[in-house]
Amino acid sequence: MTDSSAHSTPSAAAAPRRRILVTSALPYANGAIHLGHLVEYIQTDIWVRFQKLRGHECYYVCADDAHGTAIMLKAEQLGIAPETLIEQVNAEHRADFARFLIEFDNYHSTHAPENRELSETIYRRLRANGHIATRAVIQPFDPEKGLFLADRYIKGTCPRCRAPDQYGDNCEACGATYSPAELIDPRSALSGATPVERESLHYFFTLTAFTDFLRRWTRAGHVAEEIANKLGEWLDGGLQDWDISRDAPYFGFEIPDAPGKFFYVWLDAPIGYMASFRNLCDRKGIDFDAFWRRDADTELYHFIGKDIVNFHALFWPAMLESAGFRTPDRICVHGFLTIDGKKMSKSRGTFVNARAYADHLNPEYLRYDCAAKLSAGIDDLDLNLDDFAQRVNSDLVGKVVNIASRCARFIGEGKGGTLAATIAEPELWQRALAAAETIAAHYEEREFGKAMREIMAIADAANEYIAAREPWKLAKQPERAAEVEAICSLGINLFRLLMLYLKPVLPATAARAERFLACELRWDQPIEPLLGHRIAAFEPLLQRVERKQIDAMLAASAEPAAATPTTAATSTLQEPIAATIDFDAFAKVDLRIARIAAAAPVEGSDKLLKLTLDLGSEIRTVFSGIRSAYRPEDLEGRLTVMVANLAPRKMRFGVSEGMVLAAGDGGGIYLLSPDSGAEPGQRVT
RNA sequence: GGCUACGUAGCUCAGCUGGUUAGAGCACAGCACUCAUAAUGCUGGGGUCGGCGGUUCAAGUCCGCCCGUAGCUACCA
Repeated sequence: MTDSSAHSTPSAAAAPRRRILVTSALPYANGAIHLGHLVEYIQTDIWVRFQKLRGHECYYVCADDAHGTAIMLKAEQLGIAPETLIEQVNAEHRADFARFLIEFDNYHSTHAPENRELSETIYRRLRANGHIATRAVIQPFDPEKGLFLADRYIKGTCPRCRAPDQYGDNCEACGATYSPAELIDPRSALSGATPVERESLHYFFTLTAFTDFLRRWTRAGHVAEEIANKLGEWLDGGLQDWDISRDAPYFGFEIPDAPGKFFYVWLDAPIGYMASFRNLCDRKGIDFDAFWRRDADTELYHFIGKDIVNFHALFWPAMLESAGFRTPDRICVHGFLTIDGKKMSKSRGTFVNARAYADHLNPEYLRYDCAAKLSAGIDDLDLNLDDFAQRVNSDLVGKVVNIASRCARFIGEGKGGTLAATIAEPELWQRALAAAETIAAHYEEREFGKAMREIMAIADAANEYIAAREPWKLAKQPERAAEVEAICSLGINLFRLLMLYLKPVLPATAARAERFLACELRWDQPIEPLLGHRIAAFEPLLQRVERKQIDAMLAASAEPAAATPTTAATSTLQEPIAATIDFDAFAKVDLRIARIAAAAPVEGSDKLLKLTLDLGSEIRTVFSGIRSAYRPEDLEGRLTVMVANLAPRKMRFGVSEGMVLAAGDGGGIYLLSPDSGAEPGQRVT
């Protein structure tokens, strides 16, 4: 068999070179990346790597979603500027993505000059087209914080079932939906103050004007049919104009010609896709307009979760249409991740951050497991941890890597050597080769699960072949050495094919395989078998998953806030005595006996209790981080000591007017108590 | 509450427009093999296709109801 063309694929990548821009949803810059996020980035990254491997011009951009009230409040809570917060988070996000081999061509931020410019440009075009309207809106306002309150920042008693402490939009106890105004005893979740109604001028994007456009657009193959049906419901129900402004103070971009008004975070978030790409174009000399002008012949794909379909399939195309840009070719929507069949939960230890996973397990395992489960549909996918370990061990180590491992030994005694000059079993090789186009089609359609099944079927066939030919037996007969070499060379060639097919999913393992095979795995040209080719010594390519690694990851995830660096370490070392002060310095601290009149957990905080302290002459509200050690009901009525002249401190949940005194070294918390007889308000000296 | 998906072997999932005894991988059992990271091969057990009723010559596949799960119910990020 010297005619190598008989062994190659007909035309692996004869298709014209496509130009593709791909995005994943922008992670919000107030928290860490977790496994739920990663499903999307892994899905997108695999698809992008596949396109690049096929020789297409493909760019993958993303960014942090860095604006909004939540970021502003979080920064305030941490006592840092929002700009500082989003820089820190950006660095963390980049590091997490890198560990999972998510290879962005650019990772930017929505808080960037490119995004400001594009947001303003788009806004001005919308306005010029008559698609911006203004009208007064009455909204709840927190007089203490000086902020308009979104529904989620208002809590109160449910008007239907009287459940206390419910959010302003719906009741978690009875499921009722209502407006914040209907709540009994509404409170600002930020300050505890009673919200007041206040009027303000808001800017709206006239989405209603795009109803017909969106009806056509959503049925033109840009989303899956099931998504189109869902969007159809909204369209039938009647669209409403979209409120795109927020009042100062707000962390974001100020709206042109509208002092004190800011773009709502969801307005500039999708524009962040463009901004990130703009930034890339400026650095690399890529033609931005070729990807965004209305008649562009390039392709645009957005990968998102099913929770944000309305923003991407209604608001976004309508904005782009009005502003004179192209609309996306496809919104690729995926479902949510569950772990062992349950939603990720912090208390159950099933809320796994990217970092916790990567500290204990190889990220490529997760990439493969996701690939094996992903389809083009929007079904949720479950990370069953036992199944995960079994699948990785059996498919990747037991089947695929095993082929190389068992064959390499017979090629130059495992120390590298030359492969046979012919293919021992052309039929088998052809069958594995012919699968290339099927597998490619599955990748293209985002049917990764089908692709993985197809690939593993080849691995099965390869192992069957080797088992049937028993090269280890033949090896005992020196005169049949050529036969052994031929069998194992085919095995190595099949392994090479498998690693090529898996390269988008397992880039790091593929790179190791390339060193072993001494050849680059390429899918942008006809695939030829390696004949008479010299390979390197075999090295283990992938280690098995052990259950104890999974358990360690879960244990690390289950550890509460202890994982934060501030409380870690040195807790057992006794703190040295502080520098000497004089009496006057001590006398400046006004310590008073206080009676804990009420104590309640602070919703949204793991550590804080809200204490209402009776000082005899006045009542103070103090937020204290003693929740881990005391139940609120056990505290009510007891006396303690507080710093009464400490400057009030604004916290996320309200203003804290002092501190209670407690001992603690990280292991426990011990609140101080006076001997009996002390009265609230008495000074402690 | 309304709406939308989903519910197939212990686990993860295939099953297109209804059509022979419902499939795969893993797990499990037995056998073989011992080249390979206790890997591989062969054989096998295992499912009333969530429940009930209906349409049909024929239903996992269509219709209705019920149960369960998830999501949506846009001015939440």
